[in-house]
Amino acid sequence: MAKHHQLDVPEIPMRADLTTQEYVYERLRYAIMVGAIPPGTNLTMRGLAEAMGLSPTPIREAVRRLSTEHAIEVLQNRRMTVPNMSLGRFEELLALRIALEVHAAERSLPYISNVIIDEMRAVDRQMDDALSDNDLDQLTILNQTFHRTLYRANPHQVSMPVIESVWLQMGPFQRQVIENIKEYYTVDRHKEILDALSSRDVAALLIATESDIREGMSRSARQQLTKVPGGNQVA
Amino acid sequence: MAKHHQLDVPEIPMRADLTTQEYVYERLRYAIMVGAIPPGTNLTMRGLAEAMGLSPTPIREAVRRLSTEHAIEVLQNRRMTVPNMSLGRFEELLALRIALEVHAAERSLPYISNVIIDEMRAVDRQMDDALSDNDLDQLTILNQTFHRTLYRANPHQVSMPVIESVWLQMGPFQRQVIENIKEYYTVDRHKEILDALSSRDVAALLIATESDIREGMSRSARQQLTKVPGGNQVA
DNA sequence: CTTGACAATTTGTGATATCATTTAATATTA
DNA sequence: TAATATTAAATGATATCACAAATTGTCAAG
Repeated sequence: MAKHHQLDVPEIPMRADLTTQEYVYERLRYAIMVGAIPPGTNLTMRGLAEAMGLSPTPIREAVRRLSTEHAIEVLQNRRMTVPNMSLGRFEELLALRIALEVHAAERSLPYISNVIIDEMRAVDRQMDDALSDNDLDQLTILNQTFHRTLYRANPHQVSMPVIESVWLQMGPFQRQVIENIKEYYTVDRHKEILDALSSRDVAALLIATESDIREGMSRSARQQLTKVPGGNQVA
Repeated sequence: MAKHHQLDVPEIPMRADLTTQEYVYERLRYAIMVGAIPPGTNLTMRGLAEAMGLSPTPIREAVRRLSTEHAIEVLQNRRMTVPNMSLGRFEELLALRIALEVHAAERSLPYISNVIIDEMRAVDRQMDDALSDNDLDQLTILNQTFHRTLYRANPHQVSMPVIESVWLQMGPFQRQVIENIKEYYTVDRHKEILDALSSRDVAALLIATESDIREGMSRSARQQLTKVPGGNQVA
């Protein structure tokens, strides 16, 4: 006898070095990021536990972590959902993402080596492949890997976790944006970022970073959100 | 028979609307913020549970949340500490804090009303009182309240949680800085912030915000850190 | 006095049980 | 039929239990 409508959380490979709680965290994070748990979905601890075949204990811990990152919203009734996007929240997240990533890029530049640039080029090539294969989930992940490789060049990294949190909050939405492949591909500014890194040109790097983020998300996303001015509220 | 050296986590008032887990989170957060759990302290789940007279379950959930905010570091052996500060990390945190708060202040300005300015003035006056009473914990909290009141004027707030996380990471250190009362008081730029808000002067607001943060933390903190170039590593 | 092996203890982790609260379902009444 | 009261089921929260891994303490050998 099936539950109301059993939640499907995409499986990810279980590594031996992960505790169950960490595995659940990674799995839920991935599910939210690629939009497998659409905003507004009603989540329960026990439902998630059942969906993954685990006890509620590690589920709770993972969910608590995600709620701290605002990837899961805990309502007053103690019910939980993936937060809905509104135009206002989207614009704030976009502005915050730009501020953070421009900042992180600038502070990484002094630590950039050719090794890192080559790594980023390799990731960029993988993105072309993922695009050919039409693998949108992979494209999302690789796009993040591209940026992450840059920001982590800074050895005293403290902004990366914050940026990851913002990515996660925009995640379910970004996925929808990426589905508009042609437009997404057109506005990809990775080449400009790589060129700016090669020439160690701060100003160009900041402009390219901001453009990549803004143009990558702005157009189709805002178009989608402005359709319903108040946002996608569920009632 | 007493444990090795029983951990003392300052009590905070238990409100009826808090779950045990939330109470533990608030209490640990406060303890870290005011430096009651000095960096490097070896923490255990069961030790914390015993120190608060609770079962390990809610402790674990709260600790997981704090580790996600990087207020508690989970080591590879699954041992836990409050992270030590190093000069490199400190400078990254300071730069991130400035980037974030300048950003948040700018995006709050359009929503600033006289009511909010008056609120901030009131908090500033309370800080004078706390200073007279030599209540440094209260001074730390009020300083945060001052800034929080500004940033939360923006109704679609998304940067506040991020800023809180950075505060928490600098917390144990900021506290040591504030103990240098005279110097701290001298560099307080709250009046400039209030003036900039009253005149709706963006440029002045950003300058005042950056100055308040940088001067408030920079001098004595860096002095302290440069003493031990590698940071306060425990061995 | 130092080093290394081994036992005892402590600890993190995850599952389970219990209880209060909330939600859903059913029955009852207007 | 619609609204409300009543009952049943599901859920979140916390404590406890069981187990494996890690740590600490002890002691003998060098």
